[in-house]
Amino acid sequence: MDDSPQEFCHQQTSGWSFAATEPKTARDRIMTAASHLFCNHGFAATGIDTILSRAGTAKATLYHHFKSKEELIAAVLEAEGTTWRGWFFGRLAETQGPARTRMLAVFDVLEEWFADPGFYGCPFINAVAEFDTGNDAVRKAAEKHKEHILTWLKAQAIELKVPDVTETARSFAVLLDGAIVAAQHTRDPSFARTARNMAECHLDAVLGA
Amino acid sequence: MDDSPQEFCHQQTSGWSFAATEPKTARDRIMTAASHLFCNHGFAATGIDTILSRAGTAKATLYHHFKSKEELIAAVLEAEGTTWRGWFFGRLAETQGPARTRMLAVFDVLEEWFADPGFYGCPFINAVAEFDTGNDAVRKAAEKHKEHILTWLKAQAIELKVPDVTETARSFAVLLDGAIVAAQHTRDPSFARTARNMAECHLDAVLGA
DNA sequence: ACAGAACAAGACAGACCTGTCTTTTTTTTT
DNA sequence: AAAAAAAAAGACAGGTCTGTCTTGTTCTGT
Repeated sequence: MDDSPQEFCHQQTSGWSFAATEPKTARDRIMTAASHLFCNHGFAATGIDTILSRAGTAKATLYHHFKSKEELIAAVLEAEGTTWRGWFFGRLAETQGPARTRMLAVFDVLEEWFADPGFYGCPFINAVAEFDTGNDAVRKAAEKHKEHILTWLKAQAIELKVPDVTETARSFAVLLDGAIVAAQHTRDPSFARTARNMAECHLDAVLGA
Repeated sequence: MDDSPQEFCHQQTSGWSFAATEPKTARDRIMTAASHLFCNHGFAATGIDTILSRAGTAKATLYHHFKSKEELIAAVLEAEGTTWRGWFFGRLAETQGPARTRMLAVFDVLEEWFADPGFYGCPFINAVAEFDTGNDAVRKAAEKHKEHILTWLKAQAIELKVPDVTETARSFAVLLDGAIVAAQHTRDPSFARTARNMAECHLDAVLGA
């Protein structure tokens, strides 16, 4: 993995990563640097000094904008989630066709994400996995992120007139998480297609194809 | 979560956790203490001194048995994997009935695991999530663990005479990972049943029910 | 009983960590 | 242009981390 800042290394991602965002202010530089390092090396493993060095900012600047490392982590997670969902739902909005097509397109977009050389898994899954079992702050942030996704899925499921909207959304969520983890572990993007096949299978079953 | 050693707190798990194993030697005490702390608080977040304090051993003893923290982590992961698979496959072996029943029982056993108050997710998923993107040692350990599971799944799939054994095993693996992550995030064990329904759906589809 | 291994207890070194503070320079706002 | 905010640079404190080493005790196998 490349650790040079994107000013010098134009590794263009498709836009799912906040870390690849163009930073304007010093605060932005801190956020994108922290995002890159947290997501690639882990939260605990990344020290403040490493972030500062990458961002090219002074320590006082960081502690002027964030009162602690914990607050920086929370801000980075929030930004990563927002950027990712913007990209993800944007791609899905481009998809033409009925609700069923749009729902299944989820896994095509997923595969595109997996195939990116900079893919490091889902920051929320990684954060929940790393932090304490009792760390509710991080778990709640992850829950909020997934709630956004579930809301989208439910909207499509309603349009599709599936009998149990919640269960269909939950099923898709399991496939999402499973594909992400499998792809992260094996670096094989085709798990998205495996998940897609099961999603199709599920829709056929509940809609009585 | 309870941090008192199991000598004083008889929180009986079903046997999936190596950390709940009865330690005989000082080495055992170090391993079970480390396992509990690593899995509940994270690998980087757990210091050597914390492990020693919980194990009630001296520092020299730890470094006599393990040449570094990294080696201890590797040993703990290996032990966790072995114990978990022993429990998991043991439960499945108790299942009576045809291969299809046995395959679907995977998700019943999973739900039992999720429902345990001490459930902390899959140590391998958590380790891969926490460590560096480029940490191949941990990723390979996780791969080995999953290979064992895939082998079992493939054996059942062969007995079931599914058309594509590998794809069915991969599908189950995605459902496994997805259910684990969903249950870990929400603390809702019923995601095992959501996964089970999709597994049934997949088998029906490939076997032409 | 005796020799050697295993273990307890803890001091210690050197590195790294988070967070504070000071001083100087740059940028922005009024 | 003057005042105020933001940022750079880095010293510093206090804590924690891993890993080494010493000394003495307990256990174990022969």
